[in-house]
Amino acid sequence: MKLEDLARLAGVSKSTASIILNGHAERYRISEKTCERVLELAKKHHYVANAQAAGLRSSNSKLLALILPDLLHHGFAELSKHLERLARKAGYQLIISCSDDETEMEEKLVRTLTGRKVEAIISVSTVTDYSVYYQAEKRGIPVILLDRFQSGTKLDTIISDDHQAAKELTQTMLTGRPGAIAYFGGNQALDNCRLRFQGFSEALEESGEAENIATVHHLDYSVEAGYSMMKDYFRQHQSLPEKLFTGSFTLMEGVLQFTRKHLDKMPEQIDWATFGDSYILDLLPFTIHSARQQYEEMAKQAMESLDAKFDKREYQRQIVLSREIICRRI
Amino acid sequence: MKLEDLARLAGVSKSTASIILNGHAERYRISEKTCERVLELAKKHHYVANAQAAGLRSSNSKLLALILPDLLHHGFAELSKHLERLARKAGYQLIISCSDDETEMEEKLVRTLTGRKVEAIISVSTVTDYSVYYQAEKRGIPVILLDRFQSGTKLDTIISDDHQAAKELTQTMLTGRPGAIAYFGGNQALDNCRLRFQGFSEALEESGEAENIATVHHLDYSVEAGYSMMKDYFRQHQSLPEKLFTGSFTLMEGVLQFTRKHLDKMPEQIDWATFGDSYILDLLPFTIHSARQQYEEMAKQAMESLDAKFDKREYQRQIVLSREIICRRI
DNA sequence: CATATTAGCTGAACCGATTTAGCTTATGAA
DNA sequence: TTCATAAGCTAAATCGGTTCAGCTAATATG
Repeated sequence: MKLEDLARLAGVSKSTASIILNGHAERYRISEKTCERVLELAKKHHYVANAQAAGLRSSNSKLLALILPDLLHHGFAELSKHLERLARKAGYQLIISCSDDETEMEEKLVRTLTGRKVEAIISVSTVTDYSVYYQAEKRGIPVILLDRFQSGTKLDTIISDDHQAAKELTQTMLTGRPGAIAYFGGNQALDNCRLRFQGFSEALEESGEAENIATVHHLDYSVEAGYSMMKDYFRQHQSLPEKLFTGSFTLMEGVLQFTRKHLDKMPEQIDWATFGDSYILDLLPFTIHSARQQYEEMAKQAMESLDAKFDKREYQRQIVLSREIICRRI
Repeated sequence: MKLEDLARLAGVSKSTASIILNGHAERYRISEKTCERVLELAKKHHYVANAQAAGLRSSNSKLLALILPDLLHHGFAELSKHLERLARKAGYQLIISCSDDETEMEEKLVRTLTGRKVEAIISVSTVTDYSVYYQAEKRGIPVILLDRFQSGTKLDTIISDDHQAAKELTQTMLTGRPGAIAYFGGNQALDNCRLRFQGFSEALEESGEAENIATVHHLDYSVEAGYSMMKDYFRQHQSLPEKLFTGSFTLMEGVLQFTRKHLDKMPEQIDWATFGDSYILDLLPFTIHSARQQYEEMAKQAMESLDAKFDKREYQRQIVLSREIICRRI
């Protein structure tokens, strides 16, 4: 059923019907009677406006786009959930697309989404060259980068404070009794890896426990790296460290794989701190503290940035959120 | 940049430009030269067609919709990931919306999505009355229900075989050495809960170990229920069962919360079987078998059902997938 | 009674593409 | 030379709404 059919049934013009259905009746002085008649018929026939036609004419789409490297990552799923909810409450739908961490795919997605006239693109981006995003902004589509970005970008960004979080996380880990400390981190060429290590080091120096460092190991943020770093440590020391800092959730998984395979049980007195979080850490039978991104807050800020952009209130928002430190000492 | 501008620049008509950009040049005998000129200019100016306009005219949208109760659920996130990828490879984008398990929200979503002219709705549905989905189908939008549905529906469905999976999962659990068996399940008024228990019972009877059942407890599939059922068991027996069957992942979580709080360590010789799966189970320091839905296969079948519907090849597809049983004996 | 104002509604343009019948011009055949 | 055919392209209708200037009839005002 099209607007025209509905209008005919109600004995009014397309214009009148449209005006009523969009709630502009007052402004156009449409009489109560006519309104009721139209609305009732619309309900009766389950009339729903064609969003393509409406959007084309009034140049909106009520669509937002979210680009993620991978929807399966627990954190990104959480982010999606919150963004979707906020979008929905605000009358938008969310197109979620994955780049699979591939630059070309991401660029293709941005172009396609631009053509779809999404009203904003929110992206956990993998690219190093933002020109495709600048293109989008030039065409009037606001862009917000979450979680990561190349320094110097002119786009809106929202990230979490790695340095501060690493420091606090380390401090939490140190509140237990002293002992050998191991640090397993990622590629030091990357900003976030470096920041995490800096935070860790700072906390150690300030606490005066720097001499307890047994190992500092930088590899990369893969499960395999975690496994191999723990293997090395074990070969060297014939035991686990009393305190362990893993720079990512994946590293933690690697370490767990190793201990599951080679250890009878995890020592309960271990103080383990890791970046990345999951409710599952609450269930592990030993102490593991974590630093989690505040994805809900991130989603909220993203929507606020959008509001600001829609109203052209602010030129650029660069937001740094804190991470939540979760202390799980048993 | 609109098609018209591009056409003007290239010195051709809108029609010609459109024909070329859509790859119909051959059919319309547009010369090589003209094609090249148009395509080059399009690339140079990063021309992207307005999908609303194109879709309106040619009545397509290249949009698929996915409705989920909750995006955070690990299984649904996995399903989304696979569906998104398949959709993307087939030239579609995916609108993901959550119903938050609320009937009204789900119905509202279906209506909105209908108006958006999505080309299909794939739904993990919470409603008991499918009329809003039937409405959608009447308007030419195919619907596929995943994971759950009320019996008697005329919609396409894809689910997993709970009965068979429970049976196999129980058999896996029984391969260890005999001992006290506990079953923690959900509300027996629900089909899936009943089916799981039936499968469990059948396996026990066939194996002749039915007399080892220490407890059968039906409550509901909540974390709290898991906690409380294990608490009861522990109070009664002062120990854990040798074999434990939990009917859902959430129940498993509840049990883990209890053991983490009240037990020194999880006995390694426990044979635990649970519905629901996560990579995290690979990391737990004891044996926990699981039955996981084949979400990737589910996504694949869903897309195939869509193909069939688009071609009007089949009237109705009702698919039952097996669950994958993962044996994790340490 | 004439004119101004208001209430209530509508016609027609428009959004930006796709689609198809058909118009030129060039080429070939008779 | 003349007509048929083919090559290459375009004009105009169309999709289904929104938007706004403006029309008509009714009421108010002087």
